[in-house]
Amino acid sequence: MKNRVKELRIAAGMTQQQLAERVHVSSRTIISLEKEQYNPSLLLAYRIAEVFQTSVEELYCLRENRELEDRNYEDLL
Amino acid sequence: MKNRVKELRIAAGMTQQQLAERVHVSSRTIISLEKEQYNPSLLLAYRIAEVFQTSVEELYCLRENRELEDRNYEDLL
DNA sequence: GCTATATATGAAGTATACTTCACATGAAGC
DNA sequence: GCTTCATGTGAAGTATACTTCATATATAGC
Repeated sequence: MKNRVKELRIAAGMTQQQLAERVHVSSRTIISLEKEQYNPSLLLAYRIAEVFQTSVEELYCLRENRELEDRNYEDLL
Repeated sequence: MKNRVKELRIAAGMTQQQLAERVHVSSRTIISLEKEQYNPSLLLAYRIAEVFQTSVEELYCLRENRELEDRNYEDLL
């Protein structure tokens, strides 16, 4: 699912490794999230949003993603 | 994880079944979320928040849950 | 008492979030 | 060319989100 993790991480001048440590996951997890290979858990999404002082909704473009969800709901759950 | 699903559902006069249909999951899933047996995916959390016109952060008390997370992080991921 | 509706649990299956380990690539500095 | 650092992938394992089916209990209307 579309997200702003990489964009915000770079803007903050952090490496994937640094972000991973900050939110207590492996760097592989951060890489996978940035490449949109899967979606984070609710808590992880919140931790990342917190690091960048934004909301889960903003970090994961939830309002913008809504129409896509409505079309392909089962694919995204 | 502490949440307001049941509280908001009842305030909205909906049954578990009705909420389940509204967000495209089984009623078993709604029951489990209300009983806090597991946490929803990011998308499901957002769909439910949308029904009640609130944010994921409010629905799941994320700011209030933060200290708990800091203590028992691994348990909650 | 019977039926219907809402809420709840057990069990077993599938999908996916997250892990570690091993390895590959590209860019930068020497 | 060698090293270092950041980024990326494959594979295989564990944990958990979500499913269906079967069943149970409580309440309300008849």
